[in-house]
Amino acid sequence: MHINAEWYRVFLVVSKIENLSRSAEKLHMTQPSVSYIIKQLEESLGIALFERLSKGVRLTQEGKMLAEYVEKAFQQLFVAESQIHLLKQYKLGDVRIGANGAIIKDVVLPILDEFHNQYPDIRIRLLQDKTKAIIDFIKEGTLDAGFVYLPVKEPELAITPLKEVHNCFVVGRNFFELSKQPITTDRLAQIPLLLLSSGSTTRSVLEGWFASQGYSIKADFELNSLDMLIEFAKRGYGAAFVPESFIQDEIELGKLAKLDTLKPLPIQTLGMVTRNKTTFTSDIFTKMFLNAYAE
Amino acid sequence: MHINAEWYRVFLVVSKIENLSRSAEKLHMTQPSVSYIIKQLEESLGIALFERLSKGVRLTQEGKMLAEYVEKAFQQLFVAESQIHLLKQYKLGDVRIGANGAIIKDVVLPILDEFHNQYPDIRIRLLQDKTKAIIDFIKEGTLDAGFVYLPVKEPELAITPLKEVHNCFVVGRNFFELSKQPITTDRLAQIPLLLLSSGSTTRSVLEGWFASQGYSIKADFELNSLDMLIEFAKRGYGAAFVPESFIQDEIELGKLAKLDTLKPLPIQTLGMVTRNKTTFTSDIFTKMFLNAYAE
DNA sequence: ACTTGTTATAGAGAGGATTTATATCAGAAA
DNA sequence: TTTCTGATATAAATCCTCTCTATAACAAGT
Repeated sequence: MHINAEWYRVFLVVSKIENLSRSAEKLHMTQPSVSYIIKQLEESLGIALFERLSKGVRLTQEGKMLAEYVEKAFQQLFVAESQIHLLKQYKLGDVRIGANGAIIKDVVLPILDEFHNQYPDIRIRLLQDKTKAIIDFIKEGTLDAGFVYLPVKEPELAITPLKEVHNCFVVGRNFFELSKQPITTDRLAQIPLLLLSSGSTTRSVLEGWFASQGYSIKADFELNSLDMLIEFAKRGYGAAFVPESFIQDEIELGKLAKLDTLKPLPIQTLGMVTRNKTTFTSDIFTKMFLNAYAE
Repeated sequence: MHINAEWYRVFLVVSKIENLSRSAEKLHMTQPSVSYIIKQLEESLGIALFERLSKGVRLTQEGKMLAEYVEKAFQQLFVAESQIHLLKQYKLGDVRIGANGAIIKDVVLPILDEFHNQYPDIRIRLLQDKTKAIIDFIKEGTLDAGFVYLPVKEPELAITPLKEVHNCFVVGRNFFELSKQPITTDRLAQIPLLLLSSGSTTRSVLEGWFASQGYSIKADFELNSLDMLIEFAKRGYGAAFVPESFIQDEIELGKLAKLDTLKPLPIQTLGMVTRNKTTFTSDIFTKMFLNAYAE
């Protein structure tokens, strides 16, 4: 006969109480049921687990040994169920997110703060990497959500546009003259350009914009952080291509000036990428983003 | 809905194989059963344990966590069942026995040797103590079997007479004269007596024997081991009351002589005491004794 | 002897687990 | 596209195990 793991639950109670009738009460069953289960367990194991006394039962040596193991086993199950309970109360768990570049500061951090305030027990892990790598991690389940520039064409992933990012060219004081009136693409191509490293989404979008007008550009300065681009622009090395939100302060302080282009610059859309099936914890995280950026 | 521990067994297999159909085969059930069980478990826990993919299922984060605990839990149960299996093959277990005094050497040791040869993996624990203490230990289940002088009046214990122990008085060379012909009780009472400490069964049996004939004896030497009694007798201090089997050698060597009493000396019966319900391992031990001493 | 508290057994019944059959779905292949 | 394959999900009937009620059996204390 096959052992039913549920019998051990009954056995464990009886082993503590050493009285079938009272165990039955505790288990919300009748005494014959308990008697029957213990009997089955004993027969299946081929060994006596209890002595039957006139005033209850008593564990045999072998029963004692078994009880120790069974106790540990159910303790594991108990802990597991407790953990899941915590998880459901958002008192446990982690969210693993990925973002590329400077998007984090502008879009992710504010919501992250809100999330962390609301669910302080949930651990947050943030990975900064290329769009490609982030997408792959999400596909294999290593990351729960990614924040990248669209378009991303992955049919198996859920992609939600969050926010439009307007880019612009900014220059330092020595080029302020150029900001007085709209600039042609031709004139722009003659200025030294400060761009993100090739391979970045922003870079290729800009290259596409020039190419559609018959220009093939090369970067005079090729850097891999927005902060660096802005720093070089301020010092007058040329025009940096950066998100508008990043240089509001510097423009107001008069350290940088924005160049109006005759032909509108490309607008990038920032999106959140998740798997269609997400983990319990990551669900509430992504929901918070969707609420924050819902029109 | 209440969680059935048996579901976890199914969950564990599925968590390893990540394919319901193949898990079903391994579990000797059908795919819908497995699907149903997993669904119930997920509903009971209120959390998704697997993602359903087109080519199987995949553990969620939460499922992974659960699987780790469940794995440990069933490992415990597996070990427990293995142990019991060993026990049943007499490859594991222990027998705890008690005996008082010198009985051990004569009666217990030979069978103990045989037992140990046959079941070398079973641990033997031997306690030497007073009859009273041994009986109490057996009643509370701390000892499996006891070897003591009968009668023992304990209705809840199983008492089996094993062997009759014939006692006799022995004397050293200076008293050899007395061994030529049967001795009267009167004469015996005049010789210095070497007896076991009062409180021992043997001692009280002898006191009873004298008392029934109107004598109240006192020991001239009161020792608590048979070896000592015999040693003192050999040196001529008086007559020692000891089991016949203990002085065969010395009589043949002419160092001791046995006194024939006119009135026959009391014969003590050595018995084995066990609880009516015994442990699995101790059963085969006591059976060996019963076989060895069966008429 | 009677009462009390216990486990064991028998038999009926209920309900959950299992199966069969089928639907559904996602990918891969034609 | 359409079809085919390999997977899970669902529905409904069946089966079987567990559970209950009722009662027996038993030991211990009154």
